[in-house]
Amino acid sequence: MDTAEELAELLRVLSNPVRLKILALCLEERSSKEIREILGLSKPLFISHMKKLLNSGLISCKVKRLDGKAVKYYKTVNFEICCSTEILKDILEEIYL
Amino acid sequence: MDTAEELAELLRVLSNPVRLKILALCLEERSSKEIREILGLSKPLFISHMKKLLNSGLISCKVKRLDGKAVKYYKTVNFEICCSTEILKDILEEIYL
DNA sequence: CCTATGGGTAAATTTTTGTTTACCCAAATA
DNA sequence: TATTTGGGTAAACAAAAATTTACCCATAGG
Repeated sequence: MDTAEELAELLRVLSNPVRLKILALCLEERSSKEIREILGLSKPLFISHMKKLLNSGLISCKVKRLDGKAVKYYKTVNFEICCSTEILKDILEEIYL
Repeated sequence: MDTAEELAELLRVLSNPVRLKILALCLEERSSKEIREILGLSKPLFISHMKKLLNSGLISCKVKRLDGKAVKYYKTVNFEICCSTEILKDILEEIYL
């Protein structure tokens, strides 16, 4: 059961082109470096977007050791988030609770 | 066919609790006054949110004359906007175009 | 030791949203 | 005429997001 606030927050995470592209790239597991290079993102910017995706559970992270270095790999979780007139009915009830 | 930018823009319109509530209230046709009173919105704020909803085509507007005054009525359009791993495949192609 | 790479953070800045305040116009009505 | 009601705008302000700059730590390799 979604409140308007919860649904809005999830949609907000998805409502950014950079994050959508990160999610698309991570349909297959990818390293930070790959993602950053393909999308041309600075390190702090990449991390900031990634935090939002991780917090919302849309992406998962795995650490692998390569040459003694801890390298992070990301993979988009299987999801389907819909906003429809059907779902608005729940929000309507919430207004009158 | 959605680009990341187009999809993000539509999701951005939906990613606000006030706008979700307006959409929910307008599952049945309602006047500006009703909406504003129920949600406690100032006139300019209401108009600003409504512009975004109208521009994105999520809501429709009809003008009725009452006592010589032009009163606006809104109704949420039937819609279903999904963001899923399936849709991300289109965005992935876009990245490599 | 120095430099490169991988993973960070904190703070400042810019840009975008959301919201309020102060106005305007037209029509009805007391 | 004055006031109310419906619809509206422009500009200021506040708050949140996106982005950059400047740093930090650890490890590997020249």
